[in-house]
Amino acid sequence: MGNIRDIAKLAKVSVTTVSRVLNNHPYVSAEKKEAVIKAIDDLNYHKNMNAVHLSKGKTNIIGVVLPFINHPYFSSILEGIALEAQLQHYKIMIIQTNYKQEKEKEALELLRQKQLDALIITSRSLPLENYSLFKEYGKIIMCMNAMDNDFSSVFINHFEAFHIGLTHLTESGHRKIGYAVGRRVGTNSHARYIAYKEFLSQIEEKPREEWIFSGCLTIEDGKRIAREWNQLEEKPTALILTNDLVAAGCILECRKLGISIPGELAIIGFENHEISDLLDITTIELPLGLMGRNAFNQILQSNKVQQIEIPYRLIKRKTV
Amino acid sequence: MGNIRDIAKLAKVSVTTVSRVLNNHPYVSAEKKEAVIKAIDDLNYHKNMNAVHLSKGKTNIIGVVLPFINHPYFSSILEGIALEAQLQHYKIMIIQTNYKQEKEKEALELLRQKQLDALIITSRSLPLENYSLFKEYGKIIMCMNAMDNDFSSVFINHFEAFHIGLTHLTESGHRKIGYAVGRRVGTNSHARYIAYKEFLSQIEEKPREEWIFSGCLTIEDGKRIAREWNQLEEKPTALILTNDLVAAGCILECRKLGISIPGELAIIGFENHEISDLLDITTIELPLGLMGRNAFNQILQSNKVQQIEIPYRLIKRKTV
DNA sequence: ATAAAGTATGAAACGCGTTTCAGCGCAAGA
DNA sequence: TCTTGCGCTGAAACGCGTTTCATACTTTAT
Repeated sequence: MGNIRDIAKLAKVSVTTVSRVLNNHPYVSAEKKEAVIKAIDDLNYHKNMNAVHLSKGKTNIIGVVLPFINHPYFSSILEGIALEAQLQHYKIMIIQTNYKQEKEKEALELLRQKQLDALIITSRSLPLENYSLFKEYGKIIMCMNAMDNDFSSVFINHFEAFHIGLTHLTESGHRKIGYAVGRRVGTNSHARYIAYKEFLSQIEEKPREEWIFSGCLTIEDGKRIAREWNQLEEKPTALILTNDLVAAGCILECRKLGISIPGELAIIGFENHEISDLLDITTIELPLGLMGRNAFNQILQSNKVQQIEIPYRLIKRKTV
Repeated sequence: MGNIRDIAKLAKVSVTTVSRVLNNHPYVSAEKKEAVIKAIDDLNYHKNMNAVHLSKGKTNIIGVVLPFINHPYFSSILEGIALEAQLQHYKIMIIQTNYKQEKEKEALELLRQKQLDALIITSRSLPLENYSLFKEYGKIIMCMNAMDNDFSSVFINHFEAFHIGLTHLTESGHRKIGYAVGRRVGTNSHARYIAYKEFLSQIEEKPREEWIFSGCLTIEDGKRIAREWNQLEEKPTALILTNDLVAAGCILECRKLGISIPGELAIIGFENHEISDLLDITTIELPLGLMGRNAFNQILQSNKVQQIEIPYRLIKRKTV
């Protein structure tokens, strides 16, 4: 297949000129350009991008760190990122972590080793301090509130969003409220926990640990919640669930168990996934695609660090 | 940060020796090794992977071509691929096509330009002939039957699977059967079409074009099918739908419309997605994760081209 | 007519890790 | 004693595109 020097030889020009033709730089005479193009064609030449990357010191590849690929929450963000990346001719490498810190470290290593130009972290388990050490190697965008550590970020105010949910429930007469999260730790889960405690103390209810369901991300987890709820000695009358999938799982399991929604149990989900529309689940919309798009665009704001807050919105349907 | 030559200078050894230390090659004396390690540490040295890629002529990155990221069918395959890739220290670049041929061509270009070592095509719109031209640049694995063009592939026999579905429906007394597909064209859709025509002629029923719903991939599409079915002059009594999401959308919309399932309309989905379990949808299980894992492993079978057929399985639940 | 600006072109250096090959010293087998 | 062969090391070539700098010829502006 040959390289750029072979082309130069064949076309009787310098490699510089070949490079200019390849990159559409000006200042190449028509004849030389033609000769180069012919040589490229004759030798069926194609760039070796690894040489380009080495030479330029960048790859136009960004890494997206996400715990699970096959979960609509993350794949919605990913799709948003991909959409914008494509427009700017960036490629995407996915790094699935399963919340293993090792995997996050590997992602950072890829950045340091110049394999990636930037990193978007959709969710993490490694402390921000670890990330700080790698800032010098490329932009790192956080899809969570990371203001204090001075990272560019795109996030939803989960504290407020959760608060809105709680308010809606109390306005509908609920005082005994539980909730579910994906992990017990994590920025968003923590925000929800704080909001929960604060709100309950405001309405003078005691927060109950047994009404907090953690490790809930999927439909299956939602089903589990329904069954566990059913076994509870004292039952909350309302649940705010991790996301719409969990809500869907919980609601449909409740139907099977003969638990009336929202009669016996009110439910609020998060995301406004199409399943929430289908099942008429009251939910708090999270514009995840938008989040992804914004996250990518932060990368191009090469100099400044900035935070973007993404709006959420309560969508009242029939489960409260 | 310095490069390998700086390390060599500082440690007073040759670059070869540094390279040996970096790659854990034998035949380096303990003292030199130590000196190198110290130098690496002092200079805070880290490899530039782009140089490695250029030098080695490979990147350990594979490309996964998929029409949509945020669709469980494809993200299940992707997760399977990612799982296996991780074990072999391969990275994954995703190339979302939206079935645009241009995007598929770009993916092939990445392979040719040595940015990717191999390609896994989960679904395509570009003819196989185009792919054939790029075989010489790296392995290309097809997640569909591609025997005749001599590609390594992992696939489900959609003809048979569909046939099983049809058989199950007729055994349950149905003769007026319609179905849905994602696209009108495409290997799998075609297999279903052939199976449909052949089967109906066997049971001496005329296939009806108006009972074939195309462009159906999501829950929303399922809802549409329910509404369209309801408007039909003459209605099929059973539908085999693209996947479980479409089935779920259709079923839940039918509930709203007061259409009894399976009384008035029987439904079979594909995939055995957790939603099908939740909604008791009769479905044909497609082990997509397994498919992805096998697809990746085909890459490592560096020499031989082989086809792997993935099993499917009818799961009888309550919608037939 | 002369300085300034634009067009065109190429040599050489740069980015950087891997690998081949040659060579030397020393120990084991013939 | 002589031949293998293993352990260890480094010079140099290899993979290859980009970019800087110097140079020289045309035009255009003054």
